Amino acid sequence: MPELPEVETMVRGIRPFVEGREILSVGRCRCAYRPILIEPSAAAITRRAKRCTIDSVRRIAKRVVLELSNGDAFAVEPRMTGLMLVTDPPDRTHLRYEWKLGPAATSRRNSTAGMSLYFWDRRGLGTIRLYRDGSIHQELGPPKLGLDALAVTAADWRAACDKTQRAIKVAMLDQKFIAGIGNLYASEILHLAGIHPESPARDLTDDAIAKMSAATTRVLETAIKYEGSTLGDGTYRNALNQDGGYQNEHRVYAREGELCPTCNSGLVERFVQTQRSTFFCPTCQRLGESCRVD
DNA sequence: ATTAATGTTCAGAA
DNA sequence: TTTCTGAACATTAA
Repeated sequence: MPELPEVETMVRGIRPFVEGREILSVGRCRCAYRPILIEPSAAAITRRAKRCTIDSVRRIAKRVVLELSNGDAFAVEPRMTGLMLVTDPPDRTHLRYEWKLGPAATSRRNSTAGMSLYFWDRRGLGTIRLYRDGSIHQELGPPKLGLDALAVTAADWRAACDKTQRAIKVAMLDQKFIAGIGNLYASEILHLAGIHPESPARDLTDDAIAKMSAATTRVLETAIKYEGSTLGDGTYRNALNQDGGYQNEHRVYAREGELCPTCNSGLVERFVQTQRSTFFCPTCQRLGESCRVD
């Protein structure tokens, strides 16, 4: 399920293929299922995007952004099962959207031939939006979205935590709190930082926050290096439809009952917080230990 | 053959 | 105001 590392992997994967190419046409695909949410209308998007060049590909939180030469920008939100692919998709029935691109202007990969960029989404919860004329920066920036998890300092974490008394794991999933962390990486980060997921955010000590800040950077950057997590039942894959490798490095996520790799004594436990699975080690992550008492 | 579980975001309720 | 719940969806495991 695409969180920050998976989306970053998508961005890095498609970038060398699509940057600098002209958009010949765009549109939804013939698909066996209900169309995904596309705004504004598919026709309006086609009208504006056709014959633009894709100037750059970047990531905003959990969205893949294609910046166009006319100032507009596509924002693709994969949600649960969406993939951005530069190879043939796994099937046509879940193929939702296609960008047909012309030959590359420079001596990049596949420079002489045209190609397609695809959005493939099994469950169909993903969205595609076209933001006009630079408006993406207002729509997908503070205060509508928190600071990016790879750009925050310990001081930013402190400021965010001081604003809420929610459990830290719950707050981390709020994209207005810090942007980019999802259910899987929240458990991994808190385990590496030695913080109990139910610790009230506001009560965390400065020391705990420093650890959490460092753990966030380490977990997310390592996950990017491994090209994200492909779970057993998940469908996440990179731009070439290949599996990621970080699932083999998970310390607690989906490892209920296994021996904790940090302390080698606790057994990983699972419980539910606001309807989502949380995994943690009761020995390394003790409630109260990372909290201020006063 | 149903049913639960999966995780992201948003609208709406508490 | 802040926090939480249910719905959207397809697929698989139980």
